[in-house]
Amino acid sequence: MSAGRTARERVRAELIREITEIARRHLATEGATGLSLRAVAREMGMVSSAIYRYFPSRDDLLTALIIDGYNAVGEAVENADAETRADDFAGRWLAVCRAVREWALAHPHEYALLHGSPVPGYKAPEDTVPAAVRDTVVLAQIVTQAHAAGAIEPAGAAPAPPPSIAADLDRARTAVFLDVPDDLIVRSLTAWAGLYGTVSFELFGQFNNVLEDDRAGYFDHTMTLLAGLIGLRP
Amino acid sequence: MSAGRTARERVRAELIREITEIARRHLATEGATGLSLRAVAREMGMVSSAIYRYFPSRDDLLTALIIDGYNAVGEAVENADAETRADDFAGRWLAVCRAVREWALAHPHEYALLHGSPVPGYKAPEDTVPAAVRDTVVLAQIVTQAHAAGAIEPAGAAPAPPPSIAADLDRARTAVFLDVPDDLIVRSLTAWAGLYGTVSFELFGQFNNVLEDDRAGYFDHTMTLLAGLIGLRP
DNA sequence: GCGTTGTCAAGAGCAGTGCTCTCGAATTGG
DNA sequence: CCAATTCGAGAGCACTGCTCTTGACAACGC
Repeated sequence: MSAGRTARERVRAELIREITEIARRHLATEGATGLSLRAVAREMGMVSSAIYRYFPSRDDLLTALIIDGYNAVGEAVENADAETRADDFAGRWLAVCRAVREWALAHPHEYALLHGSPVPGYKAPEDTVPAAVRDTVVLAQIVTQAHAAGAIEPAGAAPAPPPSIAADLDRARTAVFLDVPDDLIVRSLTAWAGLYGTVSFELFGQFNNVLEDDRAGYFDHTMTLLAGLIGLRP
Repeated sequence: MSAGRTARERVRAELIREITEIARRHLATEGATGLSLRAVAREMGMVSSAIYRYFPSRDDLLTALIIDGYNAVGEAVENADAETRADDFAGRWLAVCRAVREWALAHPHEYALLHGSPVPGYKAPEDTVPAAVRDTVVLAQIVTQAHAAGAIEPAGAAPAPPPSIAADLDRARTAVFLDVPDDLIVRSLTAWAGLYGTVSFELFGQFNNVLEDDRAGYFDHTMTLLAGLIGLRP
């Protein structure tokens, strides 16, 4: 982004940045419902109504934070993927899974904002989409490259996906899963849902009183199982 | 529960019932954050402070609704399981999965309350646990009986669970997974997380712009894949 | 250089929330 | 019948998101 031309524009951009920064800190400590415009304004030495010059409503502030969150986890995932040997596809999958889990544990409230209950009358605007799919794009790259390299175990006796979702899968294929067969796309999405289901279970307390000793070890092991579901050779 | 002896106790129980009923209706239409004690009181022709005679705080009302929700989905799952031939283990698994998804689609806000973001300063009291595990118990029964009947596909080349979680798995085994080997317990939990991950993805909008045509068909197919992960023969 | 125009912070105010406290009335158990 | 308990009502506190008006300031065109 180019530096704002006029002084007004520059100070405006700086204030927006400062607001989101304070709001993100409040979000991290109080959670989404505890985020209050008045509290943010108070911390900035502003009066509450002034905030509305920069964010027309509380939901707009939340949208900004959601986009930030998607970008943060997307970046973590991209870095984890880039730091693994490109031809170690199973290793890249595990690294990506760990990155998601670690980011979620470090930012539980932001994770809840992204993958928990939707905010009440809130509908995600279209401009969250590019940020929201960064992590999925990385998964698709791993699978696509593994498939191209012939590193995917052939599917077992699993039935073929029903023809009723062929159009959906075509769309996914042209978007990110280039040349990947239907069956492999579905297996990847299933493993993907398994990853987020596992992280959500751990974060939202479903594993309490069940898994207590070594959740990281359990997580690694189940993600390896899901790698097997995709067909990634270890 | 025995009928209250005195008239006071009877009317009190009835009022508690009525409050939770109205609150559940508000929850279904407005969502958790839109549930207001004052609105419930207003609809009952009461003054807001009177509600506090029956629920000491808003969180206590939510707790009651959470328990109700867990019982509702637990009952749906138990019924779906009971209506399938007992020796059709893969069929029972699929029926259970469908029951969870259909209940979630029919009661999205209540599902979000159970499996979405935890309510802000809210910590689930211990007395939610028995209701919360009803569905898991059904899964464990299916797997346990399938294992006892020799209807479980032997594990492939998957690695064994790490010894660091052996104690956790022992606890799960004595609780619900009687005589089930470690490996199978972990595969079941992974499939379980995959089920809820898939339902949450669909409900919370992660599948928007991706899966549009036949989500039920996609769901059935991925649940069949997860049945294969557990090792349930079709 | 000087108005005009648009932007801004501030304040007051509205409608709503969870929750507490007090007070008088009703119901209960002895 | 009377004391103890329980209850609904009302007022009130501190807080929220949001709107509207007012007066000051900066940017731009002439």
